[in-house]
Amino acid sequence: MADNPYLAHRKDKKASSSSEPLLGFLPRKVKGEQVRKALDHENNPFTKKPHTAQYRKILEARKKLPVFMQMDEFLTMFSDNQIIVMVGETGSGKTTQIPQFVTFSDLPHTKGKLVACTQPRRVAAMSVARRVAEEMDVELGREVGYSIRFEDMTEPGKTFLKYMTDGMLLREAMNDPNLERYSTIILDEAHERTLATDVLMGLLKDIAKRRADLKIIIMSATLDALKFQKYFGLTQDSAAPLFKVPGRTHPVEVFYTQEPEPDYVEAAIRTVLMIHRAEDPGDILVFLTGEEEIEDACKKIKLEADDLVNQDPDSVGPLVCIPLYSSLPPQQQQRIFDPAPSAISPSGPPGRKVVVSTNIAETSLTIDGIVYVVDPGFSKQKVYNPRIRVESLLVSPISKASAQQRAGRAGRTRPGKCFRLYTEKDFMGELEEQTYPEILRCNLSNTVLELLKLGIKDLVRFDYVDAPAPETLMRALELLNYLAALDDEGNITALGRIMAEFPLDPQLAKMLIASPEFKCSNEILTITAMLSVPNIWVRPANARREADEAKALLSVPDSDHLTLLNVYNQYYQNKYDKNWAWQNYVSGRALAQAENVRDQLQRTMERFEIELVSLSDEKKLYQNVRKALVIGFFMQVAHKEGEKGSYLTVKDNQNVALHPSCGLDSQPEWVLFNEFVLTKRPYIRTNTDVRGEWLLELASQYYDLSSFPDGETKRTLQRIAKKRDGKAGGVSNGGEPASKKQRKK
DNA sequence: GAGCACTGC
Repeated sequence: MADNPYLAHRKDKKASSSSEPLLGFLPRKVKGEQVRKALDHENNPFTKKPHTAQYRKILEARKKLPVFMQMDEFLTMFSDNQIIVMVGETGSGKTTQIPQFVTFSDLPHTKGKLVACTQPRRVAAMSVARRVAEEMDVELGREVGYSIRFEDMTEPGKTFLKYMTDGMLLREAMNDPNLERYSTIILDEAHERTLATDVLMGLLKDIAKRRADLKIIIMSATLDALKFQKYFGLTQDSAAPLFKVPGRTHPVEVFYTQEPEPDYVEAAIRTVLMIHRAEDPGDILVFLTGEEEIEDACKKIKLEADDLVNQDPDSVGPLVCIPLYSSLPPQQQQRIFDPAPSAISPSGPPGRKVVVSTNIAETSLTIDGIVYVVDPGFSKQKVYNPRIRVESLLVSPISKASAQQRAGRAGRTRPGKCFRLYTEKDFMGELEEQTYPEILRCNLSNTVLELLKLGIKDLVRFDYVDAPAPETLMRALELLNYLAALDDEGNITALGRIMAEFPLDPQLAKMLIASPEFKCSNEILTITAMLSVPNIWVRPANARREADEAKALLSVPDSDHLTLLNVYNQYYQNKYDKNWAWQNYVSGRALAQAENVRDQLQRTMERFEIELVSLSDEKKLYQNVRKALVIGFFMQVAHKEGEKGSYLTVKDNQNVALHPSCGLDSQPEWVLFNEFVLTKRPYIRTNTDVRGEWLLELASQYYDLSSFPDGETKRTLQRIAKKRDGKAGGVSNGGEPASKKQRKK
């Protein structure tokens, strides 16, 4: 080694210059001047290697970021406080720079700790980590890494700056309730108020009291900072300090309509065509609420734009209209990055690109070159009704914050315009300031189990940023108690602790853990994975009949759940072939995801020594799968009332119908469902024929008939119970009566 | 005879 002239040279250099770049750095007492000197140093302070030319080039650009100018102010605040709230608008560079500043001050590598920065989305965690590794002149996955589900790009003992999804940090907290590995935790995009961010905020506030050495930074883009400041204040009257950085975007001029628009889709189409005729070149982004609306609008825009071009080719250029929503295959999503069409003739008017998108373009996807935004002011939002335990999507007015975010999409490359299809008066007076946080809008059974596993005992009095409705918490506790994840005092049970380790809804976790008792854990594992990914059925508008025929061939007559198992098994037998998927009108992407989820769940099962077994008798196996479903989903059963395909959910007495996508070839008396969806009517989706006696036998606590409301369901169950009790030796699980087997179509 | 805002583990 000593013969290496390069090393010798470096050694000499080191001796002659200021030697160690971090010399004199006192953890958490570091000054801006010191950091700037270290950044300009010849050697990388963390790898000791000389900085590359690329590093210097990037550094020069970083120095121009707004946040860079305020490094001294930030470092002083970081030294003096345990918790900081930071507001940085788009383009401030907060996500890439602040974690680096923190690293230089905190020096986590000297104490075997890490700095974490959370993101609500996986792509963001990955791409920001990659960028920061470049900026710090290190290899991604070494000093700087990321951690997301299915991919841990970090090196234990080496990585000291880690970007991760908020959900991933929450998972870690379940087995390390003080998050001891971290010296500083940065929650980015806190204004988005994802479920995981909200839970983490509550958790971190609590941990901060126990761990004086832990520093916390809450980063947010909008002006709801005061709420966070107050929440994280040390006492009732004090607030956490605010660090504020201006953004760097172009101005966006906002226009409102004079009168409210009765039909926002029609108004949006009209506005797009108006822009196309009258405004300077530049692409348009239109926000609508869902797939159908978007596809429909795209067709109409295309038709009308073609008309305009035909009428007046000298003044109207060509226009392409591109739909954008999450269920679109990635290849088609990529089309939004295609350049606008060129002019028809060299001297003709230039072309224009229009992207018609859901909210996905508000946060998740950024399209450069957008100059005009058309904002009708609506989006689909999840709402939860705890009374009937149903989550549904409702087209609702957006918040002011959301409208601001949408407008900002027009100013990324140059000054832009935003056309709001509502009045200024409505904007000022009718729109909420912020979008309702997710924790107030959804079923919390998963979250409640997580909180209990995290050691929070009193869920009602837990210090939430926004407390969920007590009824929502009660519903969650009730479900968890029926599933035996909680005892009657509300304490988490041993079973509940294992359930919480699975990245699944409690019903699925319970079913999976219990499945070895029914000797079908291989099958339940597959079904659980299939239920954890988006819809696997592909039904192109131009091949509906073919798709339905293909689905019929894959269907198992008495269970949609078994159909999912069948699809996965055939996919497996065809060696995970995407072509097989394509030919059978199932989504190869969803199947590949299911495969991934299945592997992850299997590893968790192995960790808890949950056996993977299958009965060899196929008929018995399938029956046992249907019984195992009852172990998790006994609260999601409907009973047929009358002959018209009308069902009533047990106990809740909601009128429901089998969803049209249901593959059952009859209308069984008892149906277990995976999902209750409220669209044009209440439907139950992904259904399995089950038997009344199984309910009484396998879920006797819930099917305690004294707790049942009067009605046909109760009377039927009473008859079954009577028959059962009349028999010597109790329940028979033997063959079904022949009459029930008769199918009608 | 209909859907699928968007994320995340």
